[in-house]
Amino acid sequence: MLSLKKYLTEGLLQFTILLSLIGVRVDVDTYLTSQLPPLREIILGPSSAYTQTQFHNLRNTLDGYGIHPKSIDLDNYFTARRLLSQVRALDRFQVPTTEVNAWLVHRDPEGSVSGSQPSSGLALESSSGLQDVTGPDNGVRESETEQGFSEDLEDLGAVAPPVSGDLTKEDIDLIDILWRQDIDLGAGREVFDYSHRQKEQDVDKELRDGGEQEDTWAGEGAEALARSLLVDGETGESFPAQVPGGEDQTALSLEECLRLLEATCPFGENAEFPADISSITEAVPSESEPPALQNNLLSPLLTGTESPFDLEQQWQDLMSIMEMQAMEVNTSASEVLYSSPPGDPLSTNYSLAPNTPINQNVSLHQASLGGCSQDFSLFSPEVESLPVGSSATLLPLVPSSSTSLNSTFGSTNLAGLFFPPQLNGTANDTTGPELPDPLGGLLDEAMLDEISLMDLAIEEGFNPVQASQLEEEFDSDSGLSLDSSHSPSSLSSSEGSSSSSSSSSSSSSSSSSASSSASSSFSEEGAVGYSSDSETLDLEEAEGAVGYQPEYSKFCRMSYQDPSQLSCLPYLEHVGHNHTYNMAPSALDSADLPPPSALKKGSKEKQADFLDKQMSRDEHRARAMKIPFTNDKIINLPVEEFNELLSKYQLSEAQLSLIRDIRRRGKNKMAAQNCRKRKLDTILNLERDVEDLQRDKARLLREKVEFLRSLRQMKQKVQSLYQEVFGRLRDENGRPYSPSQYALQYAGDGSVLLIPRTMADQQARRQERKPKDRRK
DNA sequence: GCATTTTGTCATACC
DNA sequence: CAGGTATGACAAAAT
Repeated sequence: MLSLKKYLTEGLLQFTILLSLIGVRVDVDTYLTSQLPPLREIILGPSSAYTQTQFHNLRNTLDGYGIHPKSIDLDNYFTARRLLSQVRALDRFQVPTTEVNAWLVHRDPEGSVSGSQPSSGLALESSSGLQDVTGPDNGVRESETEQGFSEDLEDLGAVAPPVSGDLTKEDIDLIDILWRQDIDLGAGREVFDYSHRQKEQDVDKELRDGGEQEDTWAGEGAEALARSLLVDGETGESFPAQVPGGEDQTALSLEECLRLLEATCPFGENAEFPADISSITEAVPSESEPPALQNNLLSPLLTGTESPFDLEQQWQDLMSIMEMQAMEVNTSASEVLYSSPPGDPLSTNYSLAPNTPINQNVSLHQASLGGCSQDFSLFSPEVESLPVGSSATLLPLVPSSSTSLNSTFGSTNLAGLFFPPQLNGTANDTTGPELPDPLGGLLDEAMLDEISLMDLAIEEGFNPVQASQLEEEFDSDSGLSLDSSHSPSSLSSSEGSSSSSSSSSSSSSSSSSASSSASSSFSEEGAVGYSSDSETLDLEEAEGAVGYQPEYSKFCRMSYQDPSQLSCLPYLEHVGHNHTYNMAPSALDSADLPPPSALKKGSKEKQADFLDKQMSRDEHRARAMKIPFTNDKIINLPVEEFNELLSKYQLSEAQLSLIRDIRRRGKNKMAAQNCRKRKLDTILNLERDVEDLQRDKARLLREKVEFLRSLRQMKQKVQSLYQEVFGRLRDENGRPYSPSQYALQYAGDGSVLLIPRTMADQQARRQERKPKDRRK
């Protein structure tokens, strides 16, 4: 069993990741909804239902990105979500080839497999230099992600090798099913968690019988997956298809799988999705890009991160990365971004991102650098200085003080006239080494922002579309597990009914044995209108309803002193199936309880033991004080009924006091639980808000870059027009005006005047002062 | 046995 | 005012 689990988590899921990497849609959600109870039990082990730990783990990992409201392992959770979202991003074909390549590149130096697997055809010819860049000082979260993936890839390598298929079809199917089940159980997440998996491995190692051959298993599983998922590639769905063929397909090599996948999967723009570096290089020139430039672009990417990146290249990288992002969001947006005509002086001058294919290139580049954040952290100084270079190229005439003919005349003035004066002012006044050009400054800022944006984007596996989808899923999730919606108002309202929404939704979604049996007695109990939580407590209530017996109190006292003794009471076994207060049962209920069979399997003593331990202190106290009704009633009954109940019995002062304490504590307990859930919910909502804001920021930045680009184009055009007009002007003697002495100026009414340069300078200075003051 | 997380409880404020 | 909820703080229990 355990070894099976190991194989599932290690091999199959990793292969799934691999498939995702190459674009096969692996819809985990499909598997999430389909539950295969026995297998779950196999994987989790029969005792999983009895320990809170696993229960929490289950909840946390159930769907790969779910989270138990009470388990605020946010870091893990976010990491897992990030990873999963990235994987999901892959399955939607929106994955930039970069990432795929990046991971594969990372893979190589780790020693092993993918690099040494020619058949996989996935290993890029990553140089060791590339690997170095993947170094330690990543951004915090990026490094997490990267490492997570690289680690996964490390294991992925173990899956990659083409397998010598010995397994029967049944085996494969079983593995397939188990694998799905594993995903159901959240292994998808755990697999990503390297340490976790490592731990698991350690445990499993002890129990493994050792006879099995892991690689074969994993490989077979991978194959099975590949085959089943091939079908998915056609349909776009990822449910594991029944393997139509027989052993022939079992022998399907990974390479063949990949080829098939390439053939079957609609890659859209990336139809020529490169399975290896050669295909990349082949694919790239096929686009509109001139081969020479391609080579230029590619060579540094492929050969590694040789330090001397020239500014151009960085600029290209940056732009293409941004384009990549834009493509992720909206292909049309990217088109707009790079809609500049081929002959556009801008793009030629600055080697701005060429029209299309650079995406792949830069993707590759990015990949080889092992993450954007690193790229930029590494080269940030250059990036900062980049605008200088670009602006210098952009406006070679910037130093206005010099009237040298070298600088194209008038451009400065024109810029000053054409652009807001403060911009020109910065250009003129701070002509120093820093930011001679206003646009440069803007661009600089933009790029720095963009850099951080890149970090964010990468760190979040950012893709607005995916993010929104993820958001939806997330919403539904939180709706399930957390009994509150986003808005505080609805939140409070839902909780007003004593956590009814949470428990009801959860119990309805995952009806467990407990709740089913509970509901019947619940109806008998007639605890009308009191929260659905109480239905899980019914057994205790039933017990209470039966009446209170002296002998019982004895036992209870015993059990209170020594809980273990309770276990030997046969009729108590089923009693107090859930002695905890409201929330706990609901949580248990909603959690992935193993199928009823598992519960039955569990030894009854164990169960009683467990249940006894589950008894709260107040319950023990209540029994000790011979309180004739259940804590459940004490706590959950409405005041009137509660008082009625109290009046029915002759209770001592101590008993009454205890009852009131129990009620108070019970209420407070629920309140605390609600409070915590709410807190967690708030955090999650905030996180979502942050994501939204990050998306907005990214979008705005892209727009900004876009605007700047068009601005630059216009500037360029105006400049050329200016030159043309100015060059044609002749004075009374038929001689051209000296650009050092005259300048063209636009008047407010649209007319153009030729004025002496001194005047123009003065005007420009005058105009630039105002906005500067306004700035301050 | 320790560190961390979860859960229960209390005190208090507020409704 | 009583009853209930919300929440910070603390400690016990669980992991």
